[in-house]
Amino acid sequence: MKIDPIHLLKEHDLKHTKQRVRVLEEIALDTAAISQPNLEKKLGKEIDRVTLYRILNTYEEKGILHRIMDMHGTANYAICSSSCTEDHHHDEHVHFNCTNCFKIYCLEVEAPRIKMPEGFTAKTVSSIAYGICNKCNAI
Amino acid sequence: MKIDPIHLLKEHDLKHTKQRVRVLEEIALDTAAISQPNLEKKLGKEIDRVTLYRILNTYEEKGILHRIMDMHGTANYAICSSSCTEDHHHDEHVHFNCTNCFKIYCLEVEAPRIKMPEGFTAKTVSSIAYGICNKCNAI
DNA sequence: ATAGTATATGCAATTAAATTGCATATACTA
DNA sequence: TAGTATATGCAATTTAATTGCATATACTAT
Repeated sequence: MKIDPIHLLKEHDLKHTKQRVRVLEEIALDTAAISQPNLEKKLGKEIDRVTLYRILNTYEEKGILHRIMDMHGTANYAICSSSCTEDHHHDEHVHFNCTNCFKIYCLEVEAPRIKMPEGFTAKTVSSIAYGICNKCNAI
Repeated sequence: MKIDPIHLLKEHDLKHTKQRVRVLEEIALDTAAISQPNLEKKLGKEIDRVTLYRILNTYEEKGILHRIMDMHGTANYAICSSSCTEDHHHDEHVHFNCTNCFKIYCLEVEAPRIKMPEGFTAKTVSSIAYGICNKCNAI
């Protein structure tokens, strides 16, 4: 994922601080989503725990990151496709959670249309597939 | 959901205790899944917090309950369809999380088949639809 | 029915995660 | 470059989850 942190921040009316840039850089390193605990482990020395929470929250609100909850209820973060806005996250693709390496991938597969029962109206659908990712399958 | 706690416990080689029965009864009260915090609120006086954790865990392991993580990473529990076993949970239906009343329903809709990218092999798919449930729509 | 055994429960203590308030530091505006 | 708004880090607090252990309870075999 090629991103320009500084530009991205400006675009969303966020002040440019070294912590915010750092978080974006770290998340952009991998195409897979990164978990909150993992981020904390990597950045814990550089960025205060509380600050990290706050940065992740504002990013999520602003539509810069989207959050994927894994099967353990842990938050994972990935950079939103450019079309995300504060109002609507375009994260309706399928996510893939590898049960071997535990990484979460954003697949380029649209979330499936699901027929709702009478009376239920769905606004968004989040699908997570669990299995073995391409890297782990290759081993 | 009509269940027979005592029979269910015996079936899974679990000792019959009043706490375990109580938990099953409480969960069976509603067709919707119930959240861990909610269960705790309802049973907190009767059952120790720690015991509740343990009971829910063993039920999940044994395939008596299945756990649905909502968008906040909170665990929600619903009674498994009878065909669940320790090895395999048949919870591959779609779940519906009402954004108004926050209840989670197990829909009688099978999880959609999703075409995986090259190299990825999916074992299970979990889909959660967010929107307004039938009861809230009726108001 | 009962004694013996295995395991479930409740309590206390611990560990881990998340939140809040506030003083200071830093980025942006004029 | 000074003034202002807000982000950061630290301390303290709140909330959630886990562990160890003594006691209580359910099941087994007699």
